[in-house]
Amino acid sequence: MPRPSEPTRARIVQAASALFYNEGIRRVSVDEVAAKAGLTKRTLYYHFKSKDDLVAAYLAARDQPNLALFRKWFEEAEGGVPVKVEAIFKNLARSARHPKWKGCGFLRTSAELANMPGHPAIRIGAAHKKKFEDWLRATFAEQGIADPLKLARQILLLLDGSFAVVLLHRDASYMETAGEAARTLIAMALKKKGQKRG
Amino acid sequence: MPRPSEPTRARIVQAASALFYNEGIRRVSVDEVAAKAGLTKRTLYYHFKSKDDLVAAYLAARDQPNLALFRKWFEEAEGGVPVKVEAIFKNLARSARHPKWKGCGFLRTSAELANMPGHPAIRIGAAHKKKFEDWLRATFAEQGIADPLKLARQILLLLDGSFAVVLLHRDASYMETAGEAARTLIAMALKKKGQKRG
DNA sequence: TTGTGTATATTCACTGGTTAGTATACATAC
DNA sequence: GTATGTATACTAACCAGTGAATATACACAA
Repeated sequence: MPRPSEPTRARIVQAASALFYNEGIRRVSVDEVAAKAGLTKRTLYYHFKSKDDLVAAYLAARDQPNLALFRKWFEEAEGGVPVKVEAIFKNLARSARHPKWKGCGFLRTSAELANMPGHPAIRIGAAHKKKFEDWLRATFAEQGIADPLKLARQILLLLDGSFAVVLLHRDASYMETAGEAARTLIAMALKKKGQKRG
Repeated sequence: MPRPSEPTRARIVQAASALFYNEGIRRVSVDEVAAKAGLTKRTLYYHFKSKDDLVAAYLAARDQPNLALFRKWFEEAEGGVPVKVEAIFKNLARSARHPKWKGCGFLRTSAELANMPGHPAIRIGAAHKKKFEDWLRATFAEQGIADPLKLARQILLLLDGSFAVVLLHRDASYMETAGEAARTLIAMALKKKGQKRG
């Protein structure tokens, strides 16, 4: 069952990814993506039925790698869960200091397409954040924290807040401030659990 | 010293405001703004030298009213500072449940124009958030909190995080979760101060 | 081995519509 | 009669998506 050639499709997504992330969705034309991928627009429209479809593919391709990176940062940090979560923020701050950094592609896309609530790209973004929230919730549940979902959401709020604020101010130190708040909230939830047991 | 007629200019900004907030900056054409304001594009270009100029005016017009609203929500809430700050989040959640709500205009604009770091609209957005941060910092300083700037930034991170997350998930309950986290962090900072004194 | 049919993959050239910004002229007020 | 303000009509570029033709690969029969 032969299907649309994978390497070509992947090259298109890669080109779209770089352009959409750096310039924004509506700023980038399909012609530009095709040119960057080294083929014609007509060929691109053979592999993707519309620009919206291409935008969705751009975010879908970022889903797993992004989550894997967060998990890696968490796992390779030494210490308890509060310190491990804070390590995610510290690593993110390091990334955000690179000049080409332009925030979170999922959030920026949802902000740009806010007038199209059912857009597939927004759904992919929402699913991505939900996966991260779920992973945090499971991690906190393992620690016996009383309301792991609430805590996971608070950490997510700090994380996405730091994406937004750092993009606006171009000051990555906000990410470290967010990490500190996250560590504090987690440590307090752990303490509370201890009090209930003892 | 006669200057460009104020009512006309204000009507243009009002039209631009509605369109840019609802549809996004790059999605809306100057023609649409002019039509909504009830005049021709050429007239609009008499009052604003470029579309970028118009975008900046759109955000500048939202600066003071937005800050005033937050202060009002803070002041009319009954209770201590933690509860008063949480009230801001609760009121915001109520706003966010309106179907026309589409997040924070400042953040969405900065996300859409992330490829133009020096854009005047982004500077206006950054200044707006800084003013809110300053107001929080002063409020916390009055309470004798040890590091009022850090706490102010953590609240700001939760606030802007909730703008981003609620826009993505269309679930305003995240704002109440953020408010709870804010209240917790402030209450803890107040307690810490008390411990140092006692 | 060679011919041939078929689905995959790619290109050129085009359409109909939109867009930011402008040249020019006309109106109105003081 | 000069500065302010408004409208008509235009440019030159851009943009999402398509029609029609073509090229490539591979299965299978002779």
